[in-house]
Formats: sequence, structure tokens, C-alpha cells
Amino acid sequence: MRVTKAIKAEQLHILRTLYPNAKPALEFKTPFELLIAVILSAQCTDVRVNIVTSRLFPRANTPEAIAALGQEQLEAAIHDCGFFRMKAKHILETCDILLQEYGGEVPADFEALQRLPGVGRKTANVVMSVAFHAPAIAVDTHVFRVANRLRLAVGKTPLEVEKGLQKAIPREDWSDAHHWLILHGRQRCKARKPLCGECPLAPVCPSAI
DNA sequence: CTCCCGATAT
DNA sequence: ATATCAGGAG
Repeated sequence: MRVTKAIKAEQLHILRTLYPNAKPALEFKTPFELLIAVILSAQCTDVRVNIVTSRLFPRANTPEAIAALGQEQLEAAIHDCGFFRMKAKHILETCDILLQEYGGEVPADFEALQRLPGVGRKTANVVMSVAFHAPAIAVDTHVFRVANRLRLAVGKTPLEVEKGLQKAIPREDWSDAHHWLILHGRQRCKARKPLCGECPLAPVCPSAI
């Protein structure tokens, strides 16, 4: 199947109808809470992150309070998210930088975010898009897999797919489309056993079995 | 590229 | 037993 511009538009239309109320799955009340939640979400399900942060944020949800926990207590608090030693280290370093260089606030700047320990391109894109409503498409494992399967955007790296998606999707839909692709990846277009038989996108998907 | 971490699904 | 999970650093 050759995925034309018209077919890509149809793919997006079906995704929109499938996931009409797409929103972030991570729970947060402030940009700082979102930043911490997204750092924790690396190679971890959003469900598990929400369980951990629902216990952590009432104790500490500011750079000062997280820093006051220290490495050992923070490791214990985020243990269930995996990679807990590195994540705790990165979060503490990030809190120090926020306090020293940004007045304790999360910078609304893509480049500045990427300079924070534990924050790469994907996390910076999520924070810019979700917390600051900037046009950005974060390419996580789900977005990468689903975009490639649909050939909505093809690439060997997340950055290539990100650029392809920016061309294929109208800017005003970037935020919604990001969530459509994640929800589709979680619910139907799974990594292991994709449910092509009951997928409404199968007729416009070159990878459908 | 490997390592970081462990629970869960297959 | 192995792949996967809202990745990032060395």
C-alpha cells in the first residue's frame, strides 16, 4: 500500500474519531509536577508513574521539597518506576539547577529543558506541549512504533519520525495527534500483539495483518 | 552501542 | 525465557 497524503489525512481522521477526548495520561497539577512525572516515565508505564507521584507529590512537589528529601529518600519514593538510582540523581540535579538558575521555576524553553539532567528531547517536547501549550510532538516508544507502522511518518530515529509527523499533521493538531498515537499504541497497535483484526485503521494501514 | 531497574505480559 | 514499558546518559 502506498500511503498518500490523502490516506494520511484519513488515518488522522479515524484516529480523531477513535480518541475524541485525548489528554495526557500522567497526573500533575503544575509544570514542575509534570516535569518530574515525565522524567519518571522513562521505560515505565504511566499507570505506575501515577501511583508513585500520588504518594510523592503530597510530600514534596517543589524543587526545594524534593531536594530536601535527598538521594536515599527519593530513591525509595520512586523505586517502583525503575532506574531509580539514576532517576533520583537526575531529579536532584535538575532541582538544584531550577533553584540556582531559574528561580525554582520550570523554564518554558525547549533548549533550556534539554540541558536539565534526565531531560532529553522527548521529555522536553512533552513539557513544552503539555505544560506550556507550545507546538511540539514528543516521539516516545508508542508514537515511534505507530507512526512507522501507519507510514504516517517513517524514520529510524525518533527525531526523523518527529520531523515527518510535523510535515504530515496540521500544526493545530500536533498536541491531539501525539495523544491519539499514544492511546492507539496502548489500546490497539500494541508492540507485541497488535489487534489488527479489530482495528478501524486496518483498511488504511500498510502494516495491517 | 550499552547500561540503568524491575514488574508484567506473552 | 524474553520483550516491553510516555528514555536518557556515557
